[in-house]
Amino acid sequence: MALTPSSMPILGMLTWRPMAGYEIRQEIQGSIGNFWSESFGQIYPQLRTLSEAGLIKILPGKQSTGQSKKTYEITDTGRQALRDWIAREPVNRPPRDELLLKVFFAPEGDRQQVRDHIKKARDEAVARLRTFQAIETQLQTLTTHHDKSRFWRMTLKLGISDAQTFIAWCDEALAEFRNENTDEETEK
Amino acid sequence: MALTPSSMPILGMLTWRPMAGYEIRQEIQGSIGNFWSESFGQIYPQLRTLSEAGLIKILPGKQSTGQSKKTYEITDTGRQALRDWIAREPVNRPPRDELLLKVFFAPEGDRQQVRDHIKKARDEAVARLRTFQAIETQLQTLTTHHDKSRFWRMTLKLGISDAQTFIAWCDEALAEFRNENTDEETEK
DNA sequence: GTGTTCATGTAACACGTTACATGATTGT
DNA sequence: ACAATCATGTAACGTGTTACATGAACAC
Repeated sequence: MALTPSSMPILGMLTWRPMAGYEIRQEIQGSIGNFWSESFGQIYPQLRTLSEAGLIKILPGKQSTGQSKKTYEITDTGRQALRDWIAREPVNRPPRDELLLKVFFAPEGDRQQVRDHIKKARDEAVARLRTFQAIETQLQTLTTHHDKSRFWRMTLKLGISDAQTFIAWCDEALAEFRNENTDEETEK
Repeated sequence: MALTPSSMPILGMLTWRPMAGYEIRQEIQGSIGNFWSESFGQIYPQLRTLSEAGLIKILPGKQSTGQSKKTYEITDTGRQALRDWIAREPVNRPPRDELLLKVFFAPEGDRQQVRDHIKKARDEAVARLRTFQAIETQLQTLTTHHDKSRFWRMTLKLGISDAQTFIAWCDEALAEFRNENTDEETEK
């Protein structure tokens, strides 16, 4: 298998400290879960690939027999591969937002249900916002302000702003929906 | 082939008027291109599938011989399928933002290059914003305020807010990067 | 000893993009 | 006549998710 974008957060996490696949995933969820996700079906095959490519290696320990916990360590080659990837222009695949698509085509469906979709999305955004703010507070209370937390805070800030923007939009949109039959500038 | 999420914008566009595949794609780009995209490799096979499933049908015209332009029309079954889909909860696949990932792991790479990535993304957002605002103006000048333009405007508004939020974040982030060596609260 | 969480891995599938091949239509 | 754009389609590939199977370690 080849190196996919999925390998980058793996390499990145391993610059923090040696970790096992399971651990890597937890760290991903807890820090960049905001804007990135990895499934096990992606992580484990990639760990093998990265290993074979010499970008990471298994930390020698007691095990190695069959499938017990394996701890991986990043190699110098791996660090360089990560640096190279960071230098390359980010490619982002085209967006696909089902909620907005449903809003857009709301006239063809049940408006009440579209409204409910927005309400639910709003609730989720509120929950997300709270989580982000909690993490932000935690990061701020760290006495040592090293790079890691600095850039982490930057990505968090966008998450927070996005959530706030979205919540505000939901409120506006919900108000529009309420005006449904009030607003009588009828069509054509 | 089965019905994929890709079929929904196709059905949606066909509620506007009968169209050919090529046309559908243009309309998608020009209206929901903001938050959705379709490639031809997706559209043409789906048109066949939708046709076979009876959700759309070819408008009888001169052609039908081989591959010349085919115009499709949505059927009642198709409208119902669209309604049903709108009613279902939107599922959004996990986000993946390479720019943020690069920002997050900036300490492991070349900061200057990450800065450049942000600058470029900012420029693109500014361009996007202008496009959205132009479309918004156009929509507002329409004398008839029917549902279509109303919901369209709603989705546009989120695009605009998102772009503005993102641009503001870029500015903040770029300022942070400038403080790189000015800010002397050193690490650990 | 039983349930939960930790831990690894595979196989089947879904979905979407890219690149390619082909030809019709229209403008100059 | 030539180029550009309109127009349709297929095949190969990349990438990711889900579901499944399996077992170790730990808490109670």
